[in-house]
Amino acid sequence: MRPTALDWSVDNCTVARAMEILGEKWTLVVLREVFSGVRRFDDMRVRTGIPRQVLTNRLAGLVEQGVLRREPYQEPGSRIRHEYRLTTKGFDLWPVLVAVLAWGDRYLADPEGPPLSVGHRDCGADVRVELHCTAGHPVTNPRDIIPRPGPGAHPR
Amino acid sequence: MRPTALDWSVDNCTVARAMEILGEKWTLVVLREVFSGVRRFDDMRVRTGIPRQVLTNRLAGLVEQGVLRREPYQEPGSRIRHEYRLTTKGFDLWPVLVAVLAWGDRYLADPEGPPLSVGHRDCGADVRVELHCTAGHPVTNPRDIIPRPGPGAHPR
DNA sequence: TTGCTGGGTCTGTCAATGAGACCTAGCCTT
DNA sequence: AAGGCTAGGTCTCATTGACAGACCCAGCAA
Repeated sequence: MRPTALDWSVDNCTVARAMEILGEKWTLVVLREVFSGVRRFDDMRVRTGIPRQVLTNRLAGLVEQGVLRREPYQEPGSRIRHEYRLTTKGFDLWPVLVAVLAWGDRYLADPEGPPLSVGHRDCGADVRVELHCTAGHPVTNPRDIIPRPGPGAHPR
Repeated sequence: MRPTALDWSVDNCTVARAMEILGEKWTLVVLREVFSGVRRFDDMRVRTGIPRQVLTNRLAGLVEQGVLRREPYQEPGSRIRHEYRLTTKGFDLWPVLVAVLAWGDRYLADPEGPPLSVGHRDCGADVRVELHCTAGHPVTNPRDIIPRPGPGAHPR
């Protein structure tokens, strides 16, 4: 009999681990801000309405996870401050953010349209997420995907 | 001066709205289960260790949001039960899930590898998320993407 | 000296999570 | 008919997290 999902267990699930970081309330909103070029505490707070304490926690958590780094900077006439920038690990969250954005835009936007879009730097056209297999075929129908146990699966 | 992120506001942000659904603890794990073919309450509970109450809430919430539907079924010799299946809106979350999975696999997997992979039904090759612009160019570098206000942006 | 600003901390309230016990409808066995 | 099993839940309660609002603090400027 072909193995089904019920034959392996999930205690080392990477989705759960990723969501422990990304799934906390506001985390992805913070990341969207940083991706949009907003790097400073107060700018984020004002734009998003995230409670101070929560924003403090999220930024600290993301720095701890290596998604953001905290960089000192100094504007003329001001004392030293810090801003938050993406690390490589953070930049690699683009597909996640774009995928969430696309889904949200399709199903949850106001009638007037979504407030944010993403464009290709070279040509300006909108950017979308697509699924492709490593053999190069585009995967258009969700039903063309089969989940299966990977190398780290624990049989039960 | 070119508009920056600071010039528009985000109270209608679709990322925040999407994360209100997807960002609750366990939601994406539940979805991964359903995508993997696990449709029944107890199977999910046993495989994932989600507390009963929370699983009840998540399933109800996802049904309410139209991501899952609750379908009656009857096995011979049993009474009528219900299982949870993806709606179209739910299927459209595939890119999100694959993107999260890919990121988690890259940065958070055990040394032995990730427990779950996804393959293309036709050729069996692994499926990945890729960013493309609508003009067809692949977008490989996160820095080639520029965020910008969309039609529903609220100027401040 | 006083005030402003960015980036916080402290406190108290309320909602959500998580662990564990308990419930229930229908089927099965005795 | 009595009792047991099972899937899919409630109920209770301790712990944690979110949120609002007040307060703090270092350095600059008037």
